[in-house]
Amino acid sequence: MKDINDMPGHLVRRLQQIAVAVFHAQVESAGFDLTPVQYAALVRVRTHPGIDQATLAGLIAYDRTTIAGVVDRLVQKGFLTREVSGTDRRARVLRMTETGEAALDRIEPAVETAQKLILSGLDEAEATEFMRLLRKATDAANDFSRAPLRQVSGDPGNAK
Amino acid sequence: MKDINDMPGHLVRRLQQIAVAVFHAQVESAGFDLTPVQYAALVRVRTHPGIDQATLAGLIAYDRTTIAGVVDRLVQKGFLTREVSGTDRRARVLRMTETGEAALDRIEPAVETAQKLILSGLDEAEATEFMRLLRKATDAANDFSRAPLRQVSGDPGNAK
DNA sequence: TACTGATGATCAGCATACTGTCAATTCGAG
DNA sequence: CTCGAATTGACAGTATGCTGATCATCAGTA
Repeated sequence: MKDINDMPGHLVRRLQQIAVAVFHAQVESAGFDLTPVQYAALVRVRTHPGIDQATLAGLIAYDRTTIAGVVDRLVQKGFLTREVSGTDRRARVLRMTETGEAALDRIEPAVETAQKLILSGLDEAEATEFMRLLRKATDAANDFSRAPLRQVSGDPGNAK
Repeated sequence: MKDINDMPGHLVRRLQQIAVAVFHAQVESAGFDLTPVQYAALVRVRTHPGIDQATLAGLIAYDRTTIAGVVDRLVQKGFLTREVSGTDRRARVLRMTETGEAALDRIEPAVETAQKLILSGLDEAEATEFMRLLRKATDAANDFSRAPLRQVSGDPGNAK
């Protein structure tokens, strides 16, 4: 390993940096100002209405602390509501607003475009293989980070 | 694309998150407190003594603004020196200190280990292919980010 | 030489992400 | 049922990374 350009860590960071830039550009041209994390959180709250912050963090593999700030900003934008759970007063229950639903519908095409652009250097077969390897690598190393992916029991998660 | 887990952007972020965590753990167990960016900067300053901050930023594909803070912390740790260039008074010239050299030598094995751990879910052939695709994708999308990789003229860069 | 555009560095500001710590609350073992 | 462990959310602190702006300096040209 003579060079940092031969290191997976460095290249992965590079691609992630590119992915964020592309995401921003696409979403902005759709008329919205939403970060990748905010988008992931929105999508998950829509599929899991009434989810609490800690469970949401596990589903998208983010740290609890980070999610608090993300949710703050989504509430501020009027895309989410957050209220104390009736069954567990520690937990804050998250739900999408009408505004959030509408925004997500309009943002989704931009996000699709962004995903294609990120791998625009690869042909279709390469992209498929790349995704398979990405999934395999992240699955195997899931517990190396403080914020591992945690499936909810009964949740299909990554299954097709 | 039914799910965020099928999106390259999401998976790349995940792997990057894992890579940073693994890097931290390994470097810490070697007795140092250095981030991936700081490491990349150190390596590049060693191979390019007397480099200025903007060129350094281009070589490791970071934003100029980000590098300023990184260099600040490396100077504070005593790993780098920063002084005004004699030929261009706008530029700050960077050089490694003895301390920095010594630290880098001791950190390198930990970084090697980290790189292996990041792809520990893949066998050797898969890892090689994954790296090839990573490089291809990042090369193609290089200019999508504000901080593209910029080779110095006459610099071998990524060549073997 | 004076002007213009490009470049290097810095600053303010925003949004991740992490560690570590804490308080409030819930839950399970005895 | 009670007490200790676990969980949820929050806060402080640090380090990336980005955008947009400003300032000093340099280089090429009229």
